[in-house]
Amino acid sequence: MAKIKSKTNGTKKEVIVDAATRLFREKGFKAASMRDLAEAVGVEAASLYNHIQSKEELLQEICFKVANAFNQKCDEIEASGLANIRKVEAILRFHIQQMFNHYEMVIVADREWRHLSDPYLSNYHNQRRAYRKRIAGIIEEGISNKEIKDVDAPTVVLIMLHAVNGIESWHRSKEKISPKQLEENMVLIMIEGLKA
Amino acid sequence: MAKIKSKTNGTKKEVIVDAATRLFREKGFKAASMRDLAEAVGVEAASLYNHIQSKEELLQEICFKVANAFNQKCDEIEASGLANIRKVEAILRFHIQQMFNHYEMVIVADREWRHLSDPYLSNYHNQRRAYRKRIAGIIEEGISNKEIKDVDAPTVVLIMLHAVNGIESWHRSKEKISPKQLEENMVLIMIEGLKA
DNA sequence: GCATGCAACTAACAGCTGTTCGTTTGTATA
DNA sequence: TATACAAACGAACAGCTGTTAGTTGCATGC
Repeated sequence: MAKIKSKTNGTKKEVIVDAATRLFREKGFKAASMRDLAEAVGVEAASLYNHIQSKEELLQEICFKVANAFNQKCDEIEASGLANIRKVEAILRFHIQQMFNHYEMVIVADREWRHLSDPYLSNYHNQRRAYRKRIAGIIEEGISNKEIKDVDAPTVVLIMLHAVNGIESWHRSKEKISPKQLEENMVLIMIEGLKA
Repeated sequence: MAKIKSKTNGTKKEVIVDAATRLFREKGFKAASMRDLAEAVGVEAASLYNHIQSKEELLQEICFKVANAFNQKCDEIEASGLANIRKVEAILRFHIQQMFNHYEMVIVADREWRHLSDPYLSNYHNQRRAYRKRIAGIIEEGISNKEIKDVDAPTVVLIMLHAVNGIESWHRSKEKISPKQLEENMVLIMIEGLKA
């Protein structure tokens, strides 16, 4: 009987979610089977259900962990006294860092959330929309302050949020520049182009 | 016996590929079943196999159609006498336009190509890498010409190619600015930020 | 009117899917 | 040593998967 190795600071469920994250990123949610996951964890498929309720619960766990992290950081940045352009920069930097440190989670949430079912699906979808509107709001304020060039704010949001997904390719590339260099390059390209 | 409606200028296979494109974009390749596809086409699942060889062939068709379009346009732009920064702009504009006119195809290729199997998988993967290197090459030439700011060229490529994926959200959003406006905004933000 | 062939059908396949069941095992506590 | 409980197991489920086989219907060319 192979036991699930639960690291010193993690329940067995967390071990499963971690493995699922890796697997979903690699194969996609639909293509990754519970038997694949069980093998990755070192256990029979049926045994997983002592720790989780369903396959979808794993996806929920991943998606909302990511969503919460971004929402929380956004609260923090919005409450800061920074200039709007600096707020946008801070959000961009956080996205970049999340893509460095937890990219599998972030990618899975971004790519697979459509496989959630209601009410989680609409919940996630709404949060996503709201998050984008928040950022667009900050940008619009920056535009009326003349900090930011007169551009369409929702377009900027689209560009920024999707651009950071490119970091996935960086993870798999061979000639990697350093994370710090990549961050500075991205900020340079995307934020400098915004300044009024 | 419901017959597949083949439009005046299209084989029945093309009708199937079109429907598959829509379905794969909506549900993902794995989650979209051949019975779903058959229903969309108005026929029984088995009947599809009079026109196609396999489910994967449909994905191949989509992926390589997209890849060819981009490679071809890239040839054309590279052969033009434009300044490097203008070449980059032209490529960006083409990507934007493709995302307007054929976004389902482009999105499916970008998102589902991993479900190809060899040799198509490695073929596609190689083409993808080569394409990015070509663009990075143009940018690097622009940098040594002092047309373009001194930035990491592969990073610019990542940003550009992923940023345009944001247009998918535009397609589904309600308050749409016009395609031309969106294109000009994107070019403004991403190309202006590059100029030396 | 008859043959040809395309393209549709129904039925079935073997294999995989997520999940449940009842049972057994191992470990910690008393 | 006995008890209790968490967590593993193998077997099985009903349903879906892509795909094949064999058959039937319809339009076309002779």
